[in-house]
Amino acid sequence: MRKTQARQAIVELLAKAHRPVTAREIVDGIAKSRPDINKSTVYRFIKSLLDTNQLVAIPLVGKGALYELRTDALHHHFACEKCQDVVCLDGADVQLRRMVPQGFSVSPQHVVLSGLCAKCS
Amino acid sequence: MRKTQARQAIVELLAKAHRPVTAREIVDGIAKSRPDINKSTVYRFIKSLLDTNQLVAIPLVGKGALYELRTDALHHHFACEKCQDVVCLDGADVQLRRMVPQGFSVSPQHVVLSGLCAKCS
DNA sequence: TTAGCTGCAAAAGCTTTGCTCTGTT
DNA sequence: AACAGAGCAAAGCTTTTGCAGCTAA
Repeated sequence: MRKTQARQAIVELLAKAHRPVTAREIVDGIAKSRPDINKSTVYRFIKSLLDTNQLVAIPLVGKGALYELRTDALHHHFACEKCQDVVCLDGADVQLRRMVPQGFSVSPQHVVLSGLCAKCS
Repeated sequence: MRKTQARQAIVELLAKAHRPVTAREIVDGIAKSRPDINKSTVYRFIKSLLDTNQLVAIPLVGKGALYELRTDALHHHFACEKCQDVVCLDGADVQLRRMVPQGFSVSPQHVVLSGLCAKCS
């Protein structure tokens, strides 16, 4: 995989976001900061990152998926329905695994809960 | 909300599915059994059911969301990746709500975990 | 009767793809 | 020099919308 200007810009945007972002946010963000980079290139690279497991896709209702660079620890997210903010749920994976009966094993997967955050409640 | 032929057909399809289905499956299913019902009507009714909380949306990666009619009790599911069996996770909702920080409220939503069941582990 | 629904067709997203040219290695 | 990658434009899909005509209540 070659290290091109476009790819560096996209990875940088993902890293600087510090939160999961939509495909649209990536495309728009790049379009704004680097108008010379085509959206096809962005979409192609997102797909490429997903195929190589460097990007994690977090399914959301209504607005496609959120993406974030893969980190070591599996963590889950909470999306506020009012302010649209997305926060990480620390320790949630342990609790998630407690939800299944004895003997069951849970595959690594991202779960996104939604509702109202403390500020919006 | 009026009880029309189109709406009855759509609700019937959802009820008979006995599993969460994609928007596409609904649209295609209706198109096949009731070619006289327009897809706009289907989409509009899906949105209407969602707005009135009669339909539960289950976000999925890659292929949009899955929908199922809301039942009395909010329950979650576990899908075995090997034997394809789907079981209800009793009490899972309580644990799900423990996953969020103080002050956060979780909206009623359907979570599907996957992995291996006790038999297949 | 009449407001809510529906069909139709067109528009509006968002994402993908074919092709050619460019920039990395 | 090779060839993966990028740009551009057009196509492809799913979903939404405007509007005129229906139909359930």
